[in-house]
Amino acid sequence: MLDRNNPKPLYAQLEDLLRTSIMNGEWQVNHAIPSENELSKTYGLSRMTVRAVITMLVKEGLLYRVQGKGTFVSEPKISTRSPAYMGVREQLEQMGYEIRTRLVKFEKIPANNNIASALGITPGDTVTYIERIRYTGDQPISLHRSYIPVSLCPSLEEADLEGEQLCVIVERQFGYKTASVSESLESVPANAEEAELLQIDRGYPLLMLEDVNKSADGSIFEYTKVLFRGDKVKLHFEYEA
Amino acid sequence: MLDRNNPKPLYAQLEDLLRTSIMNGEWQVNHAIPSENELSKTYGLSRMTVRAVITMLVKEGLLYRVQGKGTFVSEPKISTRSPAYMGVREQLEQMGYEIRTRLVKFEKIPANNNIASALGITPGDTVTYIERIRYTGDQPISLHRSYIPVSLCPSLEEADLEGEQLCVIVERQFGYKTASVSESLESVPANAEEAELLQIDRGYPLLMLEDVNKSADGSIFEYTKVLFRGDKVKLHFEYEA
DNA sequence: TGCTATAACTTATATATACAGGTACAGAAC
DNA sequence: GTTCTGTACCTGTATATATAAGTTATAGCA
Repeated sequence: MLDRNNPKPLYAQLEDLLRTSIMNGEWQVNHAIPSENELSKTYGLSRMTVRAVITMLVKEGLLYRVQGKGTFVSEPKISTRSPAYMGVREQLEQMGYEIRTRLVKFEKIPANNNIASALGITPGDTVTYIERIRYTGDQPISLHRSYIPVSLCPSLEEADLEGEQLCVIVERQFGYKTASVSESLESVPANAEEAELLQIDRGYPLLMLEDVNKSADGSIFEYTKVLFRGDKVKLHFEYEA
Repeated sequence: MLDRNNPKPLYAQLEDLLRTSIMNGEWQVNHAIPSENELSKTYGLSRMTVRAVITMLVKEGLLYRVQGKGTFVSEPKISTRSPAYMGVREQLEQMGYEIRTRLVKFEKIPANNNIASALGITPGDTVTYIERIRYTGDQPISLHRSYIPVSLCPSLEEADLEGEQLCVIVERQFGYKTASVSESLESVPANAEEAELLQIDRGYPLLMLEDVNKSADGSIFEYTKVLFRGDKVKLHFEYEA
């Protein structure tokens, strides 16, 4: 259940519990979940804490409240993968059937004009360049090229870049959390280097996704170009008009 | 200030006050707003109530918190073109610098498996097939292939398909208005026919956008495949995390 | 000068409590 | 039978309080 010695705050632990209960279908759609008082008794928390957790899940759209009646499980969203809530990159990472990452390059380089303009820095400023390839099985599906300003993340560690998401590492080490994303998509032919890395022919269609991540204070802390093999990847969007 | 006799709850009143303070620029971007304790003193509310209000504004992205330092005003949001509010097609049509449309085909055909499954009808059912090419100047940029079930739009007129948007015509004639959209994007090589129509080489990268439009009552009234020339088109998204 | 300890602030987490307002239902009153 | 009323339970609003943890400036010591 809940572990008060766990450094993870109780509300976050409860959030996970409720979230999995919803996801696993333990609580039926449009049926009431246990009341705030019941939950607070069950888990030994105050009602306020329970309520705070439920409020978060309500904001996310997983639950809805009806005064005097209770709290209910929402209809499953059409779009869990709505781009309004998740970057295209996260979307793809969730699709993942046993996705494996290989780190190809990790180095500090001076930013060229293109990179500098994307990151809002001066050309020549040092950035950390990270190149990775994603595989499903032994087939490469995408090539990731990330640029992170050294001025914002000076001592970025190479460790775990194959096992952890870059944004997770950046948030943990430097506190930068994505508040807004600017993405662009286009179709480009593979050049020689890309073709070799992705094991396809030169000129083959790639889906290029550019991703600029901003934190709440407006700092641009990551610029990533992802090249997807056109034959392997299809992006999907769902939204209301 | 706050009116305790107002039926509007105090937290909602405070929310409005803070929101206008942010919007009017009374608090500068990336500067700290008064601390939770200050606000609670100023407005005669408990810190918890103030905190609840700030939490909402943080969730909305208007403010961000830094533990130990304070609560700050976020950079103003950029996203007008959030895909949550506008389909990719509309987005591209807005980009338009003197876009011209040429109608290539307009005919009734039986739906194949692919089309039928996208439209939720039976293979063999008749659909209206519309093929158009978009140009900027005399350069083709995209090839549009639309399928509309005859069962929903029996007497669709050919008129004005070069001058008006298809969805506008469908809404006027049959009352179907897009309530939700399902879109997918991938990168594909041009086949011989597409290459000729778009005046490019065979195998050249195209950005394929598939668009399924649903009305509020759940009717799928349009399925469109758009092929964009990879060298001419770049899609852009902006959104909050 | 340079370092550390500390005080004073901030947000983060968690509890206990109170009452208001809406819903549902059983049972009394009509 | 129908309507009213009370009760029990739900979420909604609001307060007071306590402790933890992160940040910053400063006073004071080496």
